[in-house]
Amino acid sequence: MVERDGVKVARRLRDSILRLELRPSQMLDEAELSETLGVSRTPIREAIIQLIADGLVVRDGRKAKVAPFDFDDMPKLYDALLISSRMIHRLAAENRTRGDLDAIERDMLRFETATDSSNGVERSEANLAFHNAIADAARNRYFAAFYNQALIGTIRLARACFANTPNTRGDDRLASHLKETIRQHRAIYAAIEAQDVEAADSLATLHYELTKARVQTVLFSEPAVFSGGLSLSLGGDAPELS
Amino acid sequence: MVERDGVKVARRLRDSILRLELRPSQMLDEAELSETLGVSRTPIREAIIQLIADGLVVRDGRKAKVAPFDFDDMPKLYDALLISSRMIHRLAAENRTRGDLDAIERDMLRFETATDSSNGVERSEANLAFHNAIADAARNRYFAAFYNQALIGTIRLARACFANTPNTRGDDRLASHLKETIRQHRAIYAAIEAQDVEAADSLATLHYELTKARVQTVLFSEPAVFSGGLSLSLGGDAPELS
DNA sequence: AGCATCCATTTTGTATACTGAAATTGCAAG
DNA sequence: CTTGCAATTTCAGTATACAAAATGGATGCT
Repeated sequence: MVERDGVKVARRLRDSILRLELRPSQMLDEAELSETLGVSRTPIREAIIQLIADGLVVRDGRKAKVAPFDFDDMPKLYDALLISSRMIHRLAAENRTRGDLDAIERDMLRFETATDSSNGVERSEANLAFHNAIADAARNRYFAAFYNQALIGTIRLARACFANTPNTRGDDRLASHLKETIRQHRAIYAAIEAQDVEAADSLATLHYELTKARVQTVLFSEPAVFSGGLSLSLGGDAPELS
Repeated sequence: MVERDGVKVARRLRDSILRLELRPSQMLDEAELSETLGVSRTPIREAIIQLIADGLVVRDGRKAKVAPFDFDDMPKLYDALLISSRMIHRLAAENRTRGDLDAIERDMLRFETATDSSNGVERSEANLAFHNAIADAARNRYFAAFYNQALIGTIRLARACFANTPNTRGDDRLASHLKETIRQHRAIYAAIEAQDVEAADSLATLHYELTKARVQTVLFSEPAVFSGGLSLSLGGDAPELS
């Protein structure tokens, strides 16, 4: 055994939570997970403890459940993302090595490749890898941990927002968003390579605003898929929602 | 049983590590801890996983050991402390409630009381409680986690620096340091009460500089207890150090 | 009929036993 | 005397069994 089962289980559970296969507020039954993942309860429990430390799972009395989305917490999460992102990008620009740049570029290209496919999960994971590569380049585990917490939180939120959006609708908007994202990623890479601290800071802020605005749009502006049916039926019979 | 043993064990171990009863790099033997603390290995293992997440314990291959002091990490730790402290104090000044102020004041007075006794550990714990009360008032768990990590790290470092300093020597310097610390605590409390964000920020910076300078003094400037003997003997026979 | 209480079932928390891997020690051979 | 290999021992990792607690349902009483 080269790696503990608990670590593997924690990764699988973390992926499941980020992919929303395990949904927010869903109770985690140790016996059930034990059977599903083919290990005993001990590694499951250890994985849950790790996930609690990561903030992805919370205790609800004696049971454990997937951390719910707390809308009161959202502005705090974005505050944390902005500050941690700016700090990470400043530090990365200052401290990056050649090896860091290679790693960042590799994940950047991985994201750009994933853009072509309609695989949203792979795209999101490549995006996370890109930003984590930058965090590594910052060479400060305290800031990196802070940034990672905020990043994980916002990514889970974003995925929840777009999970039910069909890929066929809004493809134009998605394509233009991805194009702008790629443009910003390249600019960030260039600033870090050039060790331009102030530019990296500004670009981090811009990137924050881009991702935040995208979620904002979905949550507050888009009429969602019901809108047509609802508006047509407002003056008539009760709408058929099923 | 109202609380899981794992949580109690984690607290006891964390206290032991912060008090340096468990010394940096010391191997943690599960069977030994199990016997010492009177619980089975299971809660011990769960506690260790939590402490790894907190950064107080690290894995060394298969075994777990108390996180060593990494001197390369020190400037990064202090960077994290400065930024997180400033952010926490700004947020606390903005968001504090009456209840927060009461809690902060209570811990502030607890520290001042502990100042009279020569109990360094109680003083340090009251100090930690005071700063954590401020972190609570900031009402942002992401920043609070970041701040707490940095705070724990610097406090452990500080205790390590002063653990071998006898109380009888340097009492004057200690007294003046405590006096200044109390002065700054009161100023911080006042700024947070007045919701003066900029003042809270500046005071956080000053407090950071105070604590950093104190450790700096011990590590780099003080000739320590051997200095007399060494300097006297440099030109003569080998010094008698025992 | 509604509420309360008790019992049963489910599930978490803890202990212990077993397994497998790694490290150390001892023995043998060069 | 040194080096390498093998065997034993120790300790982490996992599983399973057992205990305690909470929840839900059913029954009885008001």
